[in-house]
Amino acid sequence: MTTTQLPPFSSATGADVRVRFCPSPTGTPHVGLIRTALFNWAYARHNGGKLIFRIEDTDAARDSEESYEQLLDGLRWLRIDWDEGIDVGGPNGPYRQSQRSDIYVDLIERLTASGHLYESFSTADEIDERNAAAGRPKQLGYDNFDRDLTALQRQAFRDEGRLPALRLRVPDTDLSFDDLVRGEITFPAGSFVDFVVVRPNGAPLYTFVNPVDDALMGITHVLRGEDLLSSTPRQIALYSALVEIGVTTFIPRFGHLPYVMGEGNKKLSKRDPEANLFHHRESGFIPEGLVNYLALLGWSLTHDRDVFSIEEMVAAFDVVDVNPNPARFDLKKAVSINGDHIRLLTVDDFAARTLPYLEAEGVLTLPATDAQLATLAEAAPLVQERMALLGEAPAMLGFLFQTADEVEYQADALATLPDNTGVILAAAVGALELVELQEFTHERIKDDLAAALIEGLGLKPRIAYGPLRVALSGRKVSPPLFESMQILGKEETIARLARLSALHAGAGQTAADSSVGADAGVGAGGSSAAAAS
RNA sequence: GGCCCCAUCGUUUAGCGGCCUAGGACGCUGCCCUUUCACGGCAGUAGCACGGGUUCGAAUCCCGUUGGGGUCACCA
Repeated sequence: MTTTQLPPFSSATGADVRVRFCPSPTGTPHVGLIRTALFNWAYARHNGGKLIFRIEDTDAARDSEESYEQLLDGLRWLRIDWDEGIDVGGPNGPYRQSQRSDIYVDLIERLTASGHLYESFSTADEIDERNAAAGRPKQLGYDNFDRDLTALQRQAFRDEGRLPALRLRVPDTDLSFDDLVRGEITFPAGSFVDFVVVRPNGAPLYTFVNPVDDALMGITHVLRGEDLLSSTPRQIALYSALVEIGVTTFIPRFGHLPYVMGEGNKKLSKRDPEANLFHHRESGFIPEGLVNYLALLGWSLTHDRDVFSIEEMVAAFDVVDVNPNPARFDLKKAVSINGDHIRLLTVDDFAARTLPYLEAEGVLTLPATDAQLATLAEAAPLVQERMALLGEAPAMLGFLFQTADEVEYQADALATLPDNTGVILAAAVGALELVELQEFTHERIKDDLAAALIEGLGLKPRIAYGPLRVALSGRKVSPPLFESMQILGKEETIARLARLSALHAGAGQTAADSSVGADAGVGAGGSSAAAAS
């Protein structure tokens, strides 16, 4: 089989590299789409080249302004910036295809005049019928029927009131290209047919505007999803036509990035919450963590480390190193990576980043008061290393911003209380009441509580401190106990111990046997709390 | 169905002919640390889909098989 003489592919390297990100604004940003943006961005930055951001809004029925805004929001959140395009402008604007109609009309005329585009009157039904009649498999699609229609025949169709679509005449030869991530790929002649580029109403399709804009904008490297792989020969054919009429001088290099998969063996669906970029932001991913994980979907920095900064990625990224096989989005691993990045934050930065999450859950007032901010600053170091998602902050820190009577006891926490909870709480209160206000520090609290509970009552730390934790936070798990007490202060700490003590006493009398009741009684007697029920 | 892509532990990834009795990470299991939970540390679990070649030597190269995926729109 012959191979047509193709125009040259781009030879750009370094600062000449021009890549683009060109989503259509439909729905919420998908993590796979963002991964594509990230790889394009990293490739541009690594080479010192340019990233062009263009919006492909040629489908009025599906495109939305809201989705457009979300795209910008998402990219900015992840700190993916661009050099030309939306908002920043550039020499090849406008960068929304819905505003480029004049450009397309002109090119359609020129390509038609040069014979690359021709009028096609065939309807889908007619194509099927002809295929059936010819014993040609219907899946083969269009049969290039209208290629050589005479002027007379075309006029006859027009006289019937029919309007033609415009198709591109593709070469009847094999078409090959060297994919940046997959290597040499050849499509045999006949596996791609003359395709529609302009609707009968004159509106150009994606098949036309995408390569045309890439050509006009000087794109040298097209890095996109694997789903576009099989349309590449058609696009190369269009490029050839554009070169012939002088619109550009080269064909870009192509690199087809692997899919991002969901559960099972299917592409991560747009409906799946894991696909939604903002779902992850809401749950508490930080940009550093999510970018790191997204980069791992098909690429790796080195053999022994997978936590890295975005700067490290840029320094090392090359699209030829991208793994061609599909990657599954593994939320657990993503969360783990995010936790590593959270730990890498300075304490102040960490505290500041939890703020929106605490405000959103009503843990803090909006805006937060100075006192709340001070408490947060004190507590941040205690929880930073035990959080993987910022969204865990409200549950983890909430009790520090409540008063004793607002603490809600979790059922599973209550269930852990031992029979002698009353004794423990009473002893704790007894010990803490003796501590001077200005000496109410976690070291002192630890020493005194250990003396009273571990040595005094002969309890194991696990048994002794469990009830205190529940009293303070209402939970089984909390930030370090003594430090939490220090933050809450003496009065508040004792009030909480007393409240649980009273509650436990009440519960013991109504529902438990006499031994529990006795223990609880001691606890109640050791405190001065009144409000229990 | 035609065409195209893909194939290393459960997942992700290192490996681009000898460094591999295959390395890291997540997950899982056990132990240590410890005021809970985490974090951290240590140990363990588990993989080159199959069959032919090429080669002194193959996870790495070639062919085939099988399995998965994509694409065949007047959507993008």
